[in-house]
Amino acid sequence: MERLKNPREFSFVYSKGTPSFGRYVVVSVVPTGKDVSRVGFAVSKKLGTAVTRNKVRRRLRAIVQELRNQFSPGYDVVVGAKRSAVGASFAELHEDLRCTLRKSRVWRKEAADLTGSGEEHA
RNA sequence: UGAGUGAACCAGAUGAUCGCAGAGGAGAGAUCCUUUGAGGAAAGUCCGAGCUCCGCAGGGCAGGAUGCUGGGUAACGCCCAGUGGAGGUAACUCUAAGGCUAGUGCCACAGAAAUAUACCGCCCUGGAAGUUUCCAGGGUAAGGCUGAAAAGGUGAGGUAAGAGCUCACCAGCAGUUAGGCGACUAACUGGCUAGGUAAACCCCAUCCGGAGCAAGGUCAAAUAGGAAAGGAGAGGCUGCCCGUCUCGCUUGACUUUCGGGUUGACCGCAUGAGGCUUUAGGCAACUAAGGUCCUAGAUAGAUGAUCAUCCACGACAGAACUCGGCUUAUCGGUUCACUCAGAUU
RNA sequence: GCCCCCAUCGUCUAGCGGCCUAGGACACCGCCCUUUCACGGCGAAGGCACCGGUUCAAAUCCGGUUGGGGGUA
Repeated sequence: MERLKNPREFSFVYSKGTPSFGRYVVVSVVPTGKDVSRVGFAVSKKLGTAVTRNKVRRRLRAIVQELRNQFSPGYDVVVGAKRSAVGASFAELHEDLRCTLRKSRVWRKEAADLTGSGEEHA
């Protein structure tokens, strides 16, 4: 999966994108019209020391790797962690990020129908 | 057995599945295989260096740092061994510990007085009043309610009153001798007194140029019209001044050439004052010689998720140019040496 | 990553080692004034980031932590 790398791309997503709020994460999405979607992670220094920040970011990366097929192409996404994400377990983070992504436009509807289980819980 | 002191070490382990980063290999390619992958503090950025650039940099002033002695080290504010002082029954721990006898400043309140003159007081002589007062001259520093601190302390002699004025003990100073490389220690002798503060200015001794890998260097792309090299002459120097050399920098008539800012990639960048071990020297820190090993290297920044078993039930915490230290955080565990108390033999 | 700076009532700030049990302004609270509110007057409460050291004495001087802020492509 492509990553957002430049600080200018981050500020572009923050200013133009539409945010969706979850319990532990904030997801900002902006359409780009390209062939692939790109994801960036934002973990603030307010969350704690380098160890906790690394842990949160790695868990978010692992979850996005699992949900890679659910992303429709042509979007730039920034996943930001809230301060409550420090105490959350991996399963809680997984569920919250999945629900927050479903509220945004990047979620691929037919893929969700393919798995079938996500719609039932919502 | 209990209580304690010091030093060294470990920092969950094993297996399976899906993923991440570097290196090597195979393949036309997609991709696959092998291997490696955070710490004792990686932290704080408090010191010291390597490395790079600033004109390789001489002298002085200013500024800063260190401060018992000897040694170790590339260097240090670090380490080791000792000295003095403080604490502890002890093992042992702590210690910015040069100089107020170079000079200056300060010592609030209180107190007669805060560094030393005076005042109250005590005593002697003379005079006046006339029975305890005053004045003048002189001798004193024992006493004066305070304060953190009051011209060494205690006791005895001595005196008109007193005083290191004299004596004994203690404290402190200077000198001599002996021991030690030295800090210093011990003994003897002497003169009798020197308040505290240098983490106040300062003096003395030693050391220090500045900036920092976002240092610095190489290449490519597109864009815009300037940029670079040589160069008579002039100017100027990284806190300040002076001197010297060279033309490194700025301006610059003129000549020649294509380069500069931004963005990106690469180098710097993982073999180093390296680790482990043996022998030798040294009380030790450490050093020398031999053998052996290669052990993270990213650039939005690599270690995550799930399951199983075991136990002590997992703390503090994540490399970003690299080392040597210091400081701070830390669930617990192991080993060694030593001290004290109790019991038994 | 690197290099710096700062910390005083709720806020903004003064403060020669001793006059400091830390001063001022705004805010908060109580009382007075007013028919009531505002304005005004009086009063009270509320602080030297933390831990050690030097000194007779520390907000101040010296170390170390903690928490903020800034610069740098």
